[in-house]
Amino acid sequence: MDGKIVNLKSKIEIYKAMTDGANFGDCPVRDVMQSINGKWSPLLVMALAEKPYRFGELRRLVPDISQRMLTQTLHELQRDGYVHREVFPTKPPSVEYSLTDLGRSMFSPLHQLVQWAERNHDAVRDARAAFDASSRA
Amino acid sequence: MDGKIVNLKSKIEIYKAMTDGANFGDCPVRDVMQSINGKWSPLLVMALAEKPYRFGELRRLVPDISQRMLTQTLHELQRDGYVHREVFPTKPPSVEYSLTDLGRSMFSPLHQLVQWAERNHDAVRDARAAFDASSRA
DNA sequence: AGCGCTGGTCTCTTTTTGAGACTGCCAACC
DNA sequence: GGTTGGCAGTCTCAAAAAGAGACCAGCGCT
Repeated sequence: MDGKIVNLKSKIEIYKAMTDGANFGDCPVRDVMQSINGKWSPLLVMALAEKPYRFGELRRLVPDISQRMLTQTLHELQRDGYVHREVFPTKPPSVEYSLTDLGRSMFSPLHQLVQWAERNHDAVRDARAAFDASSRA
Repeated sequence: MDGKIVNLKSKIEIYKAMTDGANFGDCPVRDVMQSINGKWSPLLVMALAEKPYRFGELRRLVPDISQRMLTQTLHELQRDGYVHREVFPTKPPSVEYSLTDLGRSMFSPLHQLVQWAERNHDAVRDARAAFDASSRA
């Protein structure tokens, strides 16, 4: 069941660059990962992958995000090129957020991770319960 | 170039569960994602996917993590069942951290995301530069 | 006239993170 | 035999990030 992780050496080199911060001065992978890895970023990307949403729709869709963090996360996603922001000059102006091509291309790997999480959340919950039980003992 | 994301409705349902916090009371995917999504968690999982490491080795491998966060993140990863912690009662006791089967099974999707980040960091950097330039204007 | 909706910003408080000193034990060095 | 250093952490305090919720202007509805 182990030994399945072979041929990683080369791939690990990627993360070595993450690791060794002072390397080239830009640490690309870690930089990009940070922007994906926010608390709300993956959730918003997943939501926008379905279809474009407006600000208030997202707010209602994700009830436990604060407006502050919604604004800020969308702004970061826009800055990094994942999300397109378009203002419609309707009577009360509305703003629509949608994924760019870059954002859509990120969706597949992100989606795989989400699927993994969905398949394995029982295992994680069990591990957590077992750990807590044994540390209380 | 768009319209490539089809048939997501069902998959999005997964994240809907994330979204609608008060649904079943447990929001499984979001819960698991949070534990994967920490600032240091993916980095440590990637490192440990290569081979087991000891505390101090990880510390040197990731120079810009504080001991505090290294301890804490490893503890969380252990609690959630991704990482196994083994103490060797040598003269100065040493502690080895390694991935569990669960941790190894998470490696593949995580790795794909890291690969995506590696392939697209130029695009992200460019988008960021363009955005910053246009917002300064 | 008052309410609610639009997409935000501003301020205040709480939580999380980071930096770094400190622990106890033992081994090697001078 | 006193100092130094590595081991795996913990503890404290300061800085950064996140959450809660008030507030803004403008328009429509009643």
